[in-house]
Parts: sequence; structure tokens; C-alpha cells
Amino acid sequence: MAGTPRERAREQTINDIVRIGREQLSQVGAAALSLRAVARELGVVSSAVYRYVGSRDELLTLLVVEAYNELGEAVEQAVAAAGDRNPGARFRALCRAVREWGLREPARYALLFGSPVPGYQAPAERTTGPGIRVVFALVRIIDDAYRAGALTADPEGTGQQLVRQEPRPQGSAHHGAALPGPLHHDLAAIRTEFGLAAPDALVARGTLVWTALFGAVNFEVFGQYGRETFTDPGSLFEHHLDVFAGILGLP
Amino acid sequence: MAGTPRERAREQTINDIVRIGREQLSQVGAAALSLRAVARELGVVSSAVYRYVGSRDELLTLLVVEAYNELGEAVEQAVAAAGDRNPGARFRALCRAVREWGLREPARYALLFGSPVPGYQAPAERTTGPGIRVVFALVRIIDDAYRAGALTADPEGTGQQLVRQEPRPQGSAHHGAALPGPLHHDLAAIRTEFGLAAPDALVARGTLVWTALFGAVNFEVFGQYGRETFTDPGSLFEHHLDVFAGILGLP
DNA sequence: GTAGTTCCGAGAGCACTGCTCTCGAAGCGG
DNA sequence: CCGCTTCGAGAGCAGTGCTCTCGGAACTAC
Repeated sequence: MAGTPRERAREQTINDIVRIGREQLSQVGAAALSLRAVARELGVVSSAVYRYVGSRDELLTLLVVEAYNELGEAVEQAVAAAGDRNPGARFRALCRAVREWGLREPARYALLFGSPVPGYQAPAERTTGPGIRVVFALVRIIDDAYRAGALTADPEGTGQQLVRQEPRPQGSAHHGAALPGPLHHDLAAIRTEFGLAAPDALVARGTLVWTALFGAVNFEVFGQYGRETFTDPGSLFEHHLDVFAGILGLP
Repeated sequence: MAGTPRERAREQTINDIVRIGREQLSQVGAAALSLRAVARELGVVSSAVYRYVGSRDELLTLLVVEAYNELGEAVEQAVAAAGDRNPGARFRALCRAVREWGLREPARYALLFGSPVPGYQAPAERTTGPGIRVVFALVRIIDDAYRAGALTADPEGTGQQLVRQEPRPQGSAHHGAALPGPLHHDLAAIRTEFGLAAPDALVARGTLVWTALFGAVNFEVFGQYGRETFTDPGSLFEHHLDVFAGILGLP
């Protein structure tokens, strides 16, 4: 772990830079993150930090990766703490963890899920790995529940049919014929990539809940609801969770 | 309308500044919008534009208002073009208009619904008016459908009960007892403010669909889905629309 | 231990930004 | 025509990202 003293010192300095950058980010936001301010805080001249990070965008990338990992860790811990019996409880724990992290770290949340910083393109090869942890945890909850037969709704139905759940005669399983061709193709690719047993329609509804979850958290974190509209946004969120769970057929 | 020639010239210059700012915004994004660049494009020195806009943030506010109005107009036109018979068609037209405008104008969409520009706080008294047009149109579609008795789902049910729609004996109307107190209070305030006839649970699901819609559009516009995950995002969006409509009980 | 190499911080500098100030030249109303 | 307002130009200040050079320190090889 240690390497030469120089390498250790270098790593320590990079850690300091990232730490200061994280603090600056939390305080002034992503686009106002200044490498010179980081240098001042570090007690060093601005050109010195270029020995370590190369550019402002690279520091931003480091912070993106760190934030993704921290969010992913928070979500995974919350899901694990919910036990592995009740998939609905696991799902709700995931959603609440996302919301709470976003409200606790609005600037870093905005860095991940807000408008992309202009002129900055997150390098996919370094951010997709950490960035996938949340959706991966969500997909696993759903697929595990499906494998365990714990879903209350007919997973073969289309969304429309699921929501207006008419009882259908048993054995007349139709295999999601309502999904159009390209969507079916994409979903099949997702299923093989993640090794999913869940059928197309369930995966499609999973993506819906995924986007809807972040839509709800976005509105809260970015203040889109309006200043005084909801005195207790948590209650609204909990209500939304019930609907999300219903969409997925989670108990 | 005309006023003195000076006033007309002044108004014309402001219009030019906003137009150039809009072009810059579409090309380089919100945080990289430079007043000096606008001045260069206008063929004038930078200090001259300060005679008209006062600050960069004020130009940003003008662009926010303009973007809100343009989006609102696009949505209202799309809804009107869908006729007033089928509330489901009206709802789908609204959602598609939001998505298409966002994909057509990603930078301006990001200005409205992405992370807030650091150091810039949109003055509520000038932006909430135009900003409310989309959600107002959505609410009116839902409330009109409820008043017309066009909803297929039981609007009194909670989300959970709506989604797993068990047939209940007629006449046993329960009045959304599952909604917690503060949420009920907020929803009641919304209902009186907008003069809604729709019950709490329906309004709550309206806010869910509202946030979910923008969550889905956010993911597409901001590239959150991943580069090559969905070859035809429109198909996925249409599928999501079916589920949204089902949540609301729209046909 | 010394010589050579690598690393690192400081400083100057370039081009850019938002924004403020002054100054002189227009245009306008009385 | 005179006085006033408006406006554009220019200089300037403080800040930014980033590049370059230079001198000293630390490490490596002999």
C-alpha cells in the first residue's frame, strides 16, 4: 500500500486536493469550483496543484467518482440494513437512501444528476462503473423478488394492464406482446447483460420507477416544487414510494 | 406600443441581447454564457451592454423567463391540438411536448430543470408565473377528466390501492384515509388554490406523474441512461406514458 | 559521498471573465 | 441654441484556467 515515500506524499496531496475540492463543491457548487481557491486553501500557489490534477475537469471527474461511490455505498448499506426478506422494504430503503443523500449533499447530488457542467464531459470509462451502483441495486431487488415469486402483480402484463389490474384467467399468459420491437430488443440486451430472469415488462417498469425516483428527488433537491408548496415533502415522497412499489408489484 | 424613438431603440437592443444570449446559451450552456461574448456578437464593447441588462444574472433571468414561456406555449399548443374530448390523448400530448422541447433545446431545458447555476438564484416573483404553466396544464387535464367522470380508476383510492385495483363493493367510498395529515393539508391547499374538484389522492398522484415525467425527460436530455442503452428512447417513453396514464386512471 | 535525474513549488505571464468607473459624443426637450 | 439625458468606448480591477521557466529539494545510481 505504501510505496516509496514520494508516492505516499503524492497520494496524500491528491487526497488533500480532493477533500478541499469536495468542501468547496458543497459550499459554492460545481461550476464555481475554482482550482485557485483549492490552491489557496492548500496553502500553495495555483500552478503547484497542476502537478497533481492536470486540469479543473479532472478534479471534477475525481469528485464525480467519489460522489457516485459515496451515494452507491449509502444505498447499498441501506438496502443491506433492510434485510433480505421483504423486497418492498428493500426497495423503500433504497429510495429513501437516495433522497436522504441528495438532501444532505445537494451540490454533489447536482453534480451527478443535474445539468451537465458546461464544457465538461464526464469520461464514461471512469464514471459509469461507480454510477451504475444505484440502478444495479434497484435491478437486483426487483429481479430477486421476481425469482422468489414475491411480486403481487402479473409481471408479464404491460404497464397499462398492470395498473388496471383486471383478474385474468390463469394459464393465459401472454408474453408482453404490447412492447414494441426496438424496446423489446433493448430490454432483452439489458436482461442478458445483468443476467435477469425478470420479463421485459417488469424491466421496463423498473426503468420507469428508476427515472421517477430521481425525478422526485430532483424536484426536492433543486427546489422545483416551489418554496412553500409542501410543508412536509417526506410525506409526499412516502406516498410516491407506495405507488412505485405498486407499479413494480412489490408488497 | 411605440413610445419615443429612444425607447424603441432601447427595447430593440434588449431584444437583440436576449436573442444573442439565447443562441449562446443553446451552444455553450448556461454557466459558460458570457456577457462579453454577447457584446462581441452585438458588435459593441462589453461595458455597453451593462446599460441594458445590469448583470449577467439578470440576462440569465430573462432567458429563464423566455424559456419557461416557450415551453409553456409549446405544451399548451400541443394540448389544444389534441382536442378536448379524450383526456388521455391530452395528457400524452402534454408529456410528448415536454420531451420534444427538452430534446430540441437541451441547454435551455437544463437551465430550467437542471442543477441551479451556482451563485444565481432565479427571482421567484418573475419566474414562478411562467414556470407554472406546464404543471397548471397538467392539473387542468386531470381535474377536467375527473369532473367529466372520465377516469377509469377509483380516484378516492390511495396510490397503492389504485395500482392493485381490487374490485370493491360499490357505495363503500372511503375518503382517502391513508394520506397522512401534513400531506392532506398541503394537498387541500393546492386544491383550493387551483379550484380543483379532484380528491387528494388524485392530486397526489398528479404530482407523482409530474415529477416522474420530468425525471424521464431529464434522464434522456442529460444522457443519464448511458450512451447506448436504449436505441429507441421514444419507445420507452411511450411505454412510460401508458403507465403514467394508468396511474392517473386516464383512458 | 557525490553526480545525475527526477520531482516539485514559486513566480510570471497570457487570455479570458464580470463589473465599475470616467469621458466624450451623440440625441432630445425646452 | 442650451442643458440634460443617454449611450458607447476605453481603462482598469479582481478573479479565473492554464502554461511556461527557474531554482531548490529529494531521490537514485555509482
